[in-house]
Amino acid sequence: MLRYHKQTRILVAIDCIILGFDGHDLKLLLVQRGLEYEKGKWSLMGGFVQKDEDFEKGSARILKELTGLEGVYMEQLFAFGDVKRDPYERTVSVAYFALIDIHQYEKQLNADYHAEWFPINDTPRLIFDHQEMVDMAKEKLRYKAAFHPILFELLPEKFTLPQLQSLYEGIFDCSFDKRNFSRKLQSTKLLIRQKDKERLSSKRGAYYYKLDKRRYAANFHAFLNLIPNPGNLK
Amino acid sequence: MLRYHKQTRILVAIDCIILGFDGHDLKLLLVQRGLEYEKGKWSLMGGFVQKDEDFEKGSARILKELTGLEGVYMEQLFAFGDVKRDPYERTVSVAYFALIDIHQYEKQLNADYHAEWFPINDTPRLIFDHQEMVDMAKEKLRYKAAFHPILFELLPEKFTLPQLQSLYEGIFDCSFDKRNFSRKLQSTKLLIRQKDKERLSSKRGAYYYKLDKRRYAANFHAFLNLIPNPGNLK
DNA sequence: GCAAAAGTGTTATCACTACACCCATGG
DNA sequence: CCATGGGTGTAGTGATAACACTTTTGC
Repeated sequence: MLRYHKQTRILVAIDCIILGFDGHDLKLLLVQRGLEYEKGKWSLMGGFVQKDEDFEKGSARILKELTGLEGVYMEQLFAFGDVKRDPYERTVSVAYFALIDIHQYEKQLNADYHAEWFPINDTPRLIFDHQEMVDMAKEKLRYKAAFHPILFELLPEKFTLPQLQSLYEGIFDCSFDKRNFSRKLQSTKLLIRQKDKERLSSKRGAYYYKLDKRRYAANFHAFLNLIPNPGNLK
Repeated sequence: MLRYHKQTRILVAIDCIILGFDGHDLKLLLVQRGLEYEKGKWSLMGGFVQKDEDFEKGSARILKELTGLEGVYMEQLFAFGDVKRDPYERTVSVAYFALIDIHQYEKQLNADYHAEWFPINDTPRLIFDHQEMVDMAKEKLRYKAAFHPILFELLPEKFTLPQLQSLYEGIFDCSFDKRNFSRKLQSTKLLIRQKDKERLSSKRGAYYYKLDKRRYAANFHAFLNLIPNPGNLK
């Protein structure tokens, strides 16, 4: 069914920037490439867009193939179209980023891929333009996280305020005043304090919180000033 | 040079959402389609990505073909990949939006295309998913304009504060207090008041302003709270 | 009892909003 | 001289940021 004549048809790939948070650092999930070219080198998890598959289906398939996870937060990042970005054959790539609860992942790893988590600021050399994709994802995540409560996607169901704060501090690479941070996050009304405490990382213990899922859904696109001095972003 | 075997190659198009401001309304430039299918129907200006062309080159080529303009602000909006979005043959489309000074355009229209400006909120029925693209562009423009001084791209070199304000009011579809607006915009230090005035739309005349290009370049990505109550955005 | 992390209140500053009057000019 | 749109200042309010001490408990 080639209806537009004399036009170039091009391979279309999807690459996934899969991010997780281990309680200390933001991590990136990479695989050792299995495709014929550049075999063994580190790359983002990716794949070609199939004949009957749109981008959402494709990105979900690719994520599931590697992690077994479904229903995860994913967002289109950018379409990369440089002519030589894949030196073997021209391929345009639509990059998606996914935010996952890293602990969920560990349970259902697909052993067919050699995959590994790397601290996002200390990754091995990546193939093609994948480093550019990662850099753009970091920037976009920062930008969004400054105004929207998106980082909860990286946390387990129950989490503590100190955990939440170190997540924000890791992403914005600076430290916040814990009183102001606590007040600001509580004022969103998105958090529900639990009765129990997390007692591994301190003697006194820190209260667990859960998301108020109703409010979270309603406020996902709302503007919340979540970090101090957002004017210093770029 | 087909190196990845058994993979589907797909047509890749670029569609341009070309926006201008005529002093009153935000306008969208549409063309009557010349391609074999859906001939005569209104659509965004678009074209296929060529063999040796990346997205930036392609979008610039398409914009220039229609308007004769170069060096215009363009930004990737989103990649659309629905399987059936083009019913004739599967085509993924990378949408770009361009902000142009509408008066420049009028001088160098390409008569080969039947092109016309429409108020962005009152467009004819568009082919394929082009309306979805337009809606997304409107939303993104609003979002960006609330924090970044992007709307100057739509204005001529010299403009007045009342003109600037009606641009913002058009885009955000509400009216602002002119004292607060003026103060806020002046506080960005991006404006340089000229000696002369625009005297067509009022007897007293309104001062012309120019952009301080140095500062503008430096602040293009900076955060400026340009509109009241940005929390009401989504 | 002490070290280590959690939790909590107050104050000063700044940014934002709401609001009303005078100015310049062409007719 | 008056109608039209342009330009400017102030005061009240709310949000933000800076800051230090007390609590808990495992060792």
